[in-house]
Amino acid sequence: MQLMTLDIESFYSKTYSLSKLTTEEYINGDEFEVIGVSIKLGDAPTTWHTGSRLQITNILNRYNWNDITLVAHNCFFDASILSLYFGIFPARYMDTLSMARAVHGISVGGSLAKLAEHYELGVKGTEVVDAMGKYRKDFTKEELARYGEYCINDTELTYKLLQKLTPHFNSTELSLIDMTIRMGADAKLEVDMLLLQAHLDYVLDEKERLLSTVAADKSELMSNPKFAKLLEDHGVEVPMKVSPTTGENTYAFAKTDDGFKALLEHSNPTVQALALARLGVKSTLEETRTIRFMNIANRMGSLPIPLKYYGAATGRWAAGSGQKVNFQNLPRGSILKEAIVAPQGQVIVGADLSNIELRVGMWVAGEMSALKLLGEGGDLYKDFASKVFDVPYDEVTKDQRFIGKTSQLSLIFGVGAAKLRAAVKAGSGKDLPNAQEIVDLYRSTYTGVTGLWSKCGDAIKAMALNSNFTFGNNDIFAVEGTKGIKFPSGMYMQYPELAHEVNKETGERGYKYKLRNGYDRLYGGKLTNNLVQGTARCIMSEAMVRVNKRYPIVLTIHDALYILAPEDEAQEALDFLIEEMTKTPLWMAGLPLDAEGKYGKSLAEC
DNA sequence: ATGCATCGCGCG
DNA sequence: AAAGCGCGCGATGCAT
Repeated sequence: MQLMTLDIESFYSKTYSLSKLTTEEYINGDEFEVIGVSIKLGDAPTTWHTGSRLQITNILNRYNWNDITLVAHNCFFDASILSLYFGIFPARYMDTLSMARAVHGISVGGSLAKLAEHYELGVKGTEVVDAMGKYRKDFTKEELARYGEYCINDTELTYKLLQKLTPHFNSTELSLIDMTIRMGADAKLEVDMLLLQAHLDYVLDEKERLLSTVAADKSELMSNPKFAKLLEDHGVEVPMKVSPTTGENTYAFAKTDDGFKALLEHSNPTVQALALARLGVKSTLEETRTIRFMNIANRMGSLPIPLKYYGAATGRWAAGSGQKVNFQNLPRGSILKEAIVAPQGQVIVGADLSNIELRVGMWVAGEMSALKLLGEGGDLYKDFASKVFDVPYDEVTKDQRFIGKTSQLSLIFGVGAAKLRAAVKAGSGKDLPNAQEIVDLYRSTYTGVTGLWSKCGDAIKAMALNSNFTFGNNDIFAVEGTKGIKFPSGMYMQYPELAHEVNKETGERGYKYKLRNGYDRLYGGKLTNNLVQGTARCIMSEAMVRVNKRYPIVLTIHDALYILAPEDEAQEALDFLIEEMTKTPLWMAGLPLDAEGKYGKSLAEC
């Protein structure tokens, strides 16, 4: 396989740029033009190529792309141009932006300029500033040559950056980057346009209908102050709450706020109608997402899935930022999921890892009896419910099991009584006055979990003091001072600027670390959550690499994986998917895994 | 006009 | 403080 580092320069203007448009909109748009491309094969000198679309196509077609690993900075962009504009699909993708994000988190910045500075690779040029609003024909010969020098320099910097970053990655992680870029740049899924059109009509009609039931216009329902005024006019006391962010008094208008829910059951039917209309009119997800899907499919016929490798600090994937469509939060039961379909002759096969965070958490905490029960196919939700309600395991009712489930999924991360009570109320409508007793019972039952919190507290201290320390079942986590905590993947959970702090006003002590915007606190329960999430991600990602050898992965949603398979091979593919997803990693011996899956024509069917 | 903070909400 | 956590997008309201 040949390594090709590449950088493509394309037309942009103040309004036509990647900061205004999604990558797909930009490349498929009417103003798109490739001005030139620089190419570096292996460690040979970089060459610059400019010319018409046909001329550049001819140059690119000289290469045997089946034998090329493509490297670029923000490879999603260059790879998308190659696929959408030139119909070229390299054998493998590498991306220095993805790599840098995983290695440096938020602390260096993702731009080539920042990274080049950090690694002292050289200076990124500024010629591109003069290219604003200029098509190829608008450049003089000298300007084009200078642009070429700039482009060559970027490619050289990218190649040097690759050398710096590669040592941080094992082959699994490199494969994950390849898969992630492929999901975005090599679109395989399609949409059911008729279904989307019908859905859009329905959503718009429904909004009209809701508006017609009230004597108010859209803006009065959408705006908080205007909606408050509307309520006052009807003699309703406006529900208020204290903002957890600012500590200020604010409107309790969220659909889960008790004050708002009371409006839906208000004695005055007009008030009920206003609250209901606000809910319906405020929700824009279905409408905007349907329109976007239709526009994308109209432009390109298929549906790319842009995701961000190592988007979360825990290593989980995130939605491709700036791509405007988040495929990781499509509403359950939405037509949107029905409208995402496999191409002719194929099916989507999907599976998800059953209560993976609970299993991983219990394993890390060394809760052997819980693991034993899980391994025998037992139900930990029922098990805890039987302790809470002091009833035999087999006599646990559905309602009791729900409380057991809510407890198991949250208390492991340090959730307190108030939030447990709220979660049970939200999920079942039932009040849980004895929530504190349940929390206490949990903490005295699972002493491995409370022990893990304590160890996590030690780990935080070790990071802040820049010392080394291993902990967790089988010493799975290695604290390496300020570098962070090493996952089994070899990647790190990082807490930039982690420091102990005493609040001058309240006297509270604790640790805090830097986020993208502002700071957050770090404590045992929270670190437990981060590590469990990151470890679950490691398990899933090892499965992804194995699965991808046989079937293309089209989407991952944390604990769920979706692949494409030939129609007549659907069941075989599902069996294979589940078999691979439930293989216990070598580094987590004794962890019982389980997965459930389905296949069908659309995402909704699996 | 444009950017930023906040809130709300969708998923896991 | 034995404190659930991780994301991104859209809309609003306010500041520039």
